[in-house]
Amino acid sequence: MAQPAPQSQSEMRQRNLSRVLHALASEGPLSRAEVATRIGLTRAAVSTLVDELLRGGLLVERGPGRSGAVGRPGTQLVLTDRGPCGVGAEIGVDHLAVAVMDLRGRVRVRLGREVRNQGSEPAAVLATLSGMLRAAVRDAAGAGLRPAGLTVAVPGLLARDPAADRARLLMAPNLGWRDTDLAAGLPGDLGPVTVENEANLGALAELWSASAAQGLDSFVHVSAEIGIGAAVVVEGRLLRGAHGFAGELGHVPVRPEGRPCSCGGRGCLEAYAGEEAVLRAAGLEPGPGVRLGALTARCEAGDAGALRAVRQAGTALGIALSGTVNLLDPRQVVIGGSLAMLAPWLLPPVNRELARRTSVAAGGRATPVPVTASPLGPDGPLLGAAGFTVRAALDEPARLLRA
Amino acid sequence: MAQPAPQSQSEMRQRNLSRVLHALASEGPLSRAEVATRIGLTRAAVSTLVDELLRGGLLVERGPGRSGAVGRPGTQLVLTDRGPCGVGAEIGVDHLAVAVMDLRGRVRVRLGREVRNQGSEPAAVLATLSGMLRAAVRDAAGAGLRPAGLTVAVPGLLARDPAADRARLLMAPNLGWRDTDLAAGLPGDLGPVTVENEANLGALAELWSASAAQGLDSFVHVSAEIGIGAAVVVEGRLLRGAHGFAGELGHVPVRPEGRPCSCGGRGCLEAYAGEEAVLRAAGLEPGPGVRLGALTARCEAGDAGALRAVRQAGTALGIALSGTVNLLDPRQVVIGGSLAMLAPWLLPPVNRELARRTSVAAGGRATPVPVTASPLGPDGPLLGAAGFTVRAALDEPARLLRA
DNA sequence: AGTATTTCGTCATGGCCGTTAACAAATTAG
DNA sequence: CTAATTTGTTAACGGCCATGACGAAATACT
Repeated sequence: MAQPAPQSQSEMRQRNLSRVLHALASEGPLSRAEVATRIGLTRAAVSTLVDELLRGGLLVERGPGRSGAVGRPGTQLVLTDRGPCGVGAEIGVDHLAVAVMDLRGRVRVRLGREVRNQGSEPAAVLATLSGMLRAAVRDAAGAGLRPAGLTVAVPGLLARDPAADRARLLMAPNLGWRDTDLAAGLPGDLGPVTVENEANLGALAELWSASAAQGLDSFVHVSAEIGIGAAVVVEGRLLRGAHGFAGELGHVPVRPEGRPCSCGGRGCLEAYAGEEAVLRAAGLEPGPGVRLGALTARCEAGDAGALRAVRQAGTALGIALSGTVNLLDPRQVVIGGSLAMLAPWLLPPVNRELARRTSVAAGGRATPVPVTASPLGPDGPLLGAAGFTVRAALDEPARLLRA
Repeated sequence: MAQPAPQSQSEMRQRNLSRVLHALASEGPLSRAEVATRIGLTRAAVSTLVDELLRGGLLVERGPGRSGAVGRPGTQLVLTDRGPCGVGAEIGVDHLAVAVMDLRGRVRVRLGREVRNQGSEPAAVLATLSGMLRAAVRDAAGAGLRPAGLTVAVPGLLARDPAADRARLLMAPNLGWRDTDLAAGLPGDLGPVTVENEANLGALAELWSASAAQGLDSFVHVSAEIGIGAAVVVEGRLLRGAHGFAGELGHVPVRPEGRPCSCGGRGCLEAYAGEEAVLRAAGLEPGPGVRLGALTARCEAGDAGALRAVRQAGTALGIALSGTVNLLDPRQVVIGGSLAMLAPWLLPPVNRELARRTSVAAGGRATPVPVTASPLGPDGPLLGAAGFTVRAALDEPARLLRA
């Protein structure tokens, strides 16, 4: 019958344990005293928290830290690289991938395989993926890591069902799957299974990798694996929408009475900047294997048709993003996934449209929103999937301590 | 200086006090036992919390509640209607208004005055408003109410300055004001002064009035006092944007190469559905006194030009909202402010565009997002301003108990 | 070299807070 | 009129963090 109601009492303790872990995750090794000042507790309180985490095996002590300053040097604390780990998987149109990440956020095991999943039976693909997962987890076990959960990135729409606590895949147009329970076909002994949209996970990967460095916690992340998706991150939280369908940038109107779109509307961004539309505009016939990578090659070679196609896509994307920026006032726009490869040719027209159309949202400032390409590129979704479990573990240390 | 650091200790207590107040605010009179089950604490704990709130004068006991069920009937608790109150004010283009709201959310005093504020000196307007505020607070004092804070709704952009904890008005195009410190010209003895955009406050009023009834906590609220503003509410929180400029729906592109807009862009929604554009399209010359109300009258009279103008505006609004809905997947779209008066003629074309263009965001469902007119109409910003202080008081009972 | 100073981590004490369990009060069911 | 049920209060208990003091380990000064 689940837990006997979490006492508001111990919740405070749990939150403080979690705050210690997050402090160590984001700011390298710290002493107890440094943690105390970071999170606003006393040294005594932090001592007991750290003791509990050390006993639970989530933290390890290093030798006395390099001092340089006067006073007794503190003993450095770091997250363990041997305890619980996050397992992430990615189901792409033409590949499968698995990654195991430790609590420090480092990828420790990684497997990839080229597979044409388009039109395959879900059960067969999941069986292959399960084999890869088992191999990866075996490798991880050799390094002292035990899985704390599995997160799978898929290119499709998910329905979050609050009753069963796992999400069903509603449809994945590029795979040709619809209404599938992915969790049922995956190993259940790796901890709780989460299925999530790959664009969302890519954005979260960006959030977690960036927030370590700068304090970027509100941005729009654009990717183009399936159609064109935008994940919106506000104050460090992913905006999912009332039904979980937020982020459909691909169907924002950019030429209201323009080309018909597969969705039934007219002039959607996807009809101008979607993978298929861009490839055709560049004179390439979309098909298995012919994807944005091929277009990147032509752009690098200076192919005039390819350059023009990308320029037009950039203009359309810039129009859609202008609306987005006016509406949401994000701190930054990040282009991720395989679109990131096209950034050198895509960004100029995008920036031009944004400069024209967002002066009011900028409050009269001269500088419009910065648009950058994600440094993670196509790795985002996989890293986000593995990181998802790691973050969940840091958020709820209780689960890990009991084990 | 300030407080000697709030102990994580007493924070829990404060949150629980606040949870008791919120339970009573949203679900009428409740007994201690009912509150306990609502917020997940034991009866004993709630008893001590309620005692503290009773002693502080924020709650009052009614007689034993009507039972009907077996067992000893509980004593009904309600928020006081005599203690602290929220003071709200609105600075409009052609009016000033003040409202005093008690903790139960009822408006107890209300003053309004027709004034042409366009182009007036801020100091003069603030002096008039201050007089109205003093009169309203005097009336409220007669009913046993003492102000716990003042919130002012203004039609303009605000810069939130974290250093000074009050916001400056950056610019209010319809008033002709720019870079003004409004708080400095208002009475300081009514508690903390907050200045906020009127569209945001209108959305919050909608949130608070709706959340009492249904559980609507994620929606887009459109209003058209200055340009066209959209406030986005997600999970009960207002999305402000990285620089506080979120919600500029008016400059979302709807005809990318269409009419030039005052912002320097082309084809912005405002150029098609803004007050000025719509009035002109209907053959009315915009000017002092000639506003959307005049247009509503013509529509009611069946004026063909007015109807056509509103229909075209609705189409443009529908295109912009299609993008918004695809991006954010809100549970509902609410048309507020004076646009609400035009709803009978505005909604059909809006719904038509949404139906055409948001099928994917609906996940294939047949029903598109519901679009409704706010029942609050033009009162939204004023009610939101007064409610803002009330909510702040319920969130931080400590401040009120000390007094 | 030796002492003072500074900072770190721990310990004992105390206060606050919510839970548990028991009980009196007030009402309905039979 | 008694049994059952629910409410609200009280006392004992345990958990958690703050406070203050202390030993430990480094640097700074004489």
